[in-house]
Amino acid sequence: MLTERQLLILKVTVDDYIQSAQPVGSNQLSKKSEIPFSPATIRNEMADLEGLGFLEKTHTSSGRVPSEKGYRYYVDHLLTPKPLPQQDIVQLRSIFQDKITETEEVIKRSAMILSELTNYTAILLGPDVGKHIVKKLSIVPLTTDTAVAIIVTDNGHVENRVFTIPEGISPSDIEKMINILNERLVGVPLNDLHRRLEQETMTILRQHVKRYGELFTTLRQAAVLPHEENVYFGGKLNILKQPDFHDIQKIRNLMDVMEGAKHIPMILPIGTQGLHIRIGSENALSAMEDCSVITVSYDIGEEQTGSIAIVGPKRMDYKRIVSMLDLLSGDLSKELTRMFRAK
Amino acid sequence: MLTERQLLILKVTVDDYIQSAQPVGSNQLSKKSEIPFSPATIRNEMADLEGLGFLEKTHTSSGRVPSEKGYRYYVDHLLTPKPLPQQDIVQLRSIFQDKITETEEVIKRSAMILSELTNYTAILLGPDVGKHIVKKLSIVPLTTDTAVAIIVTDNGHVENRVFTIPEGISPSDIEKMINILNERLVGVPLNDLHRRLEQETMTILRQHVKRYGELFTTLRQAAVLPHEENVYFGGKLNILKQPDFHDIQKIRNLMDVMEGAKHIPMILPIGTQGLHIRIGSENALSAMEDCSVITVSYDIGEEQTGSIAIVGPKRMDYKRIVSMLDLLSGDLSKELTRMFRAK
DNA sequence: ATTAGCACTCGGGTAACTAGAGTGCTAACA
DNA sequence: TGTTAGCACTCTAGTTACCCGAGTGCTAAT
Repeated sequence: MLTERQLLILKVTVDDYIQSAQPVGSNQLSKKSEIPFSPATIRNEMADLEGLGFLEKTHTSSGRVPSEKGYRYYVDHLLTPKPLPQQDIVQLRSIFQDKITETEEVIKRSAMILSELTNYTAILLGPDVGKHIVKKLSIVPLTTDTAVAIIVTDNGHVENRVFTIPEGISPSDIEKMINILNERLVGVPLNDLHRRLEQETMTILRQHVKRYGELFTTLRQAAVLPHEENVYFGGKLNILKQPDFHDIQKIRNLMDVMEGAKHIPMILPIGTQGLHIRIGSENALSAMEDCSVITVSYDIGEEQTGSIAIVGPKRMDYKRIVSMLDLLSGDLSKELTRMFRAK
Repeated sequence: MLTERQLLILKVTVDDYIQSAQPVGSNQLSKKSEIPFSPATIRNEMADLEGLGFLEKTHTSSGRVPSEKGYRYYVDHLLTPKPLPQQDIVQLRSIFQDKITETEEVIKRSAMILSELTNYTAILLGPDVGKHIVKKLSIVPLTTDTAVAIIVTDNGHVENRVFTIPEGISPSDIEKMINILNERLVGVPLNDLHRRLEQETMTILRQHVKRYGELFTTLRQAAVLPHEENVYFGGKLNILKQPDFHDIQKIRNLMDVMEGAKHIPMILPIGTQGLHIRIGSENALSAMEDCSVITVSYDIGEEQTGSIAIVGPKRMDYKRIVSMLDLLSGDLSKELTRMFRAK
């Protein structure tokens, strides 16, 4: 168990290092007003903290740097979420100032502003597209043998795929088909589209449309929405601003991870509730072993959720980011729920 | 005027430097089979070439490096576009192997493959969206006071905007409006949409729809398509692979330029025909003074054009890139024109 | 005209030294 | 007994000195 004094010293050390990016020494600390001890005392305590694994030295006679365990303890027990400065609040709230009507726009904008405010990279995950409800289906012929299939969902999102019309299908067949589909499938969530498509429309289609099979396959493809489309980035390049990253190779690895959509679920686990902090090697991806990631979820209505992640160096300003994410998560939930309720 | 021998030495020097990224010395060169002169002779010639401004030394006793003037002369007079290896051709042609029906998809894919093949950054500009023709307009109500306006164009592109329905507008008003719009505006290029919207539909709308003004404004907004949507990147991170870029600050500047859509027209001048090479400071943007950019245009049908750009270090493999762009430009033109003609 | 020879230059690597910041330990102090 | 002053020690970062090697420019021989 740590003494009061050790806690204080650990906290101040982490705070100082977060702020300065330099190893902190006992002299430096003793000058701070909140530390009434002499350098020698601090040295003793620091030696203990190092023994316990909370601090590290970069070399034998350097100041101390928090270890991952140190950061972990700091965020678990020492984080006093100070209120955000008014200016930050104003900036964050500016996300909602123009009356925007699209969920997507709000999320995009959040990513941008969040990254500007933090100087870290922001990743936002929109609500599961699968929960959105089909408002309208249509097929617009483009040429004699191609057409575009369009699905409009209740949140105003429009998904479209161009496809080749199989030979032997007449315009009137398509007409019929789209009518049947609209009759049966409006109001169905995208997640169920697949199933309902087969269950409910198959037999009817077969009766009315010749060669319905090929048309069918195409529609099915349009109904499968890729996950990546739902991820929004802000400040991808902010890593380059961090003095902690000087190794080009590491930057490359990190950016590769963010560029490739397949890694996103590892950074931003879908479906976890509340705020989480992953520090350094606690992250699943080895490319992120020098990063910390703070994630928080937000809700839209009772069912849908999304997440926000901030990716920065381990020496991240946890206090500030946590406050910001708390605020934004609440605001987003409120605002998006309001927009959603209006339906 | 340069002698034959000087030309040869200049060419080989540039080739060697492009390949090795190291200053080339007289000994090195003399070992090459195409150079039958002694190091001393080469030294003399190189000294002359330096005097003429084609070569530079990084320091007094180093080998030579091409100057911008040297590169310029090289690309203007010394570039012997050797045929592409079969493998490159196969890879490039693989862009079209799956039968894709969307222009956008083909272009996206070109950007990706081109960047993978070159290890540089590829930027592709699609044909001017303004020239695409309206196939269908529709408005889908989402809630009591919001709806989404959708424009489908002849190339299968779908543009959509959510908007707030002004108070006092009934669903039947919208119904009427959309019918009128479709009657009058299908077949109109997006560029003219604005004008035609005002000229042809204003008076009719006024007669049939109450408070047509607000609805009108909204539709107008949807009709203005932003340019940026038409730009596709491949291998944004490839700069990090180039040994020429070690300075993080410069990388940052460069990436900033590419991230911000507003600079794209400076990199990729719209409307220029044929192949162009801009070397180092010939580029308009100071962030790109260490880069070379090769651009080429392609055509779709008789009217529409797009461009391809490759951004790499000045020490770029001009020969290879030029051949590739020549090939791709032709292929893209052919293939996209074919897709376009089908309409 | 070409080239061999040679003195010279300069970057980059290595070793030696120094200053400074920081530590750990011991002994004195309250 | 906990705290602190003092001091010897350690290690980094910066500077200087040095050398090696690749490369040059010039001159004289071919």
